[in-house]
Amino acid sequence: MLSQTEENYLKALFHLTSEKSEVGTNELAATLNVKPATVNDMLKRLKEKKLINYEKYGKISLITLGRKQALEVIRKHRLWETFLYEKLEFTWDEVHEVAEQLEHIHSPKLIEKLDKFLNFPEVDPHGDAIPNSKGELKVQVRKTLAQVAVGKTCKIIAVKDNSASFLQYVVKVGLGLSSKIKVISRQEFDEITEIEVNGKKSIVSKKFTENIFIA
Amino acid sequence: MLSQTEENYLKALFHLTSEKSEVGTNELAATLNVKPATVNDMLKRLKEKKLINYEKYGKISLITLGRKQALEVIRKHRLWETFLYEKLEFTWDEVHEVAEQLEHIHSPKLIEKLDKFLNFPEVDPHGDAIPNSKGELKVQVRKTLAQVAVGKTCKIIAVKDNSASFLQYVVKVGLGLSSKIKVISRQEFDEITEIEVNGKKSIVSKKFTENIFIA
DNA sequence: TAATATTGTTAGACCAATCTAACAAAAATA
DNA sequence: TATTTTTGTTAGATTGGTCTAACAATATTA
Repeated sequence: MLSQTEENYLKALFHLTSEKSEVGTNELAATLNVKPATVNDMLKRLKEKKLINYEKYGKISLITLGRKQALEVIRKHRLWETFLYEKLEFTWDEVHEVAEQLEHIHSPKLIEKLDKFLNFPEVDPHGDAIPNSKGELKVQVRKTLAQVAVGKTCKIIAVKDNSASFLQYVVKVGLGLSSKIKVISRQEFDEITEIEVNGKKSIVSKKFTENIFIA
Repeated sequence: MLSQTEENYLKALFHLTSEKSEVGTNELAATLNVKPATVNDMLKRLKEKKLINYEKYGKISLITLGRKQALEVIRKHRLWETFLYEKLEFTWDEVHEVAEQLEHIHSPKLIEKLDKFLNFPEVDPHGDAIPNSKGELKVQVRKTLAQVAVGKTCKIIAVKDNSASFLQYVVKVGLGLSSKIKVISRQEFDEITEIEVNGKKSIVSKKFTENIFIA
């Protein structure tokens, strides 16, 4: 059985490789709040356990078993987030931290029962797809708010960044899951967009709009 | 913050001292599935952290902070058991093992929300009292099936032993929480009791009857 | 291409939690 | 009381996960 630490490395690898396809020791170290040397040691252990491919100075990639384990952890994380949000009335920005702990509970039965209790949800409270029990994950091709033309209205379905600070800002602007957003104007030079949510206007950065997924 | 291991030592100490008031290194080691030497090391650490009183070759006892921490873990354990039993349809004998993991999740908010979600239960699925958020535990003076006179009928309210093997046997005999039991006869010499549950007769040992709490 | 900067690796150390093997104290018993 | 058994302690080793400091490989740029 994998340790919590090992599970966290696999999860981070899964997320980083699925958006960039080239992950380095430094980057991994930064996301795990650990030093590159520590990552290096762990990569050797994960290779030893046949969870990843890795050669000195070469590129890092998950292999079958590692990928499966990563998806299992992500499944658990997202199901717990859904539970916290829907049943225990946690807010959008609070669920992540607790789910980081709950995702490491080992009990296949627990997770299947939880899935059923939640009525087999397809997405978590941030709009991210929940892998099924076979470790299959629906590929989501999603547009961001940055791609919406001026004057158009759209609906928020997910956020890219799950950090509490970002989510709290999102809430402050008046947004929640399924909120409607109208793009009022956009200043290309300043990379700034004016939006309207429930009659409330706000000015947001390019970074912000790139972190909002819309339908 | 305490480690899971430290929490487990405190919990075991709480349980052992509350039924015997004299706990030794060996006994503690046996319940924690660890060697006496390991316990000895840990006792020093717990003393260092001001969680227990302990002198070389002397007796071991929890002090204020340690007791509080132990009760917090027990509270979490029993709330999670209640959740698993009532919401996720786990059986009596399955809840313990998973709760052993869940009890170590750190999040005061989570546990208060869970308590509310479960409608502030007073006892867990084994009939044990759940400590409140201030760490207060109702003292339960409970009679066992061994003390019930021949011919009398009583109601099961809890079990002393929470091991899966015992609970599975309990279920096999036809018992569940709140089941009614009639004591048909008792052989003092053989220390055997004949009981009847829902019309089904069974012969059980003294050990068995001493592990069944009744109203 | 040589110098510099970035990125990755290794060696050696530390801490928590465990072990085994040897030893010491206390309790039970002959 | 002397011997034996039980119980508890210590010393030294191991493992996983981390660190710092030094070094090596690769990439960038003057």
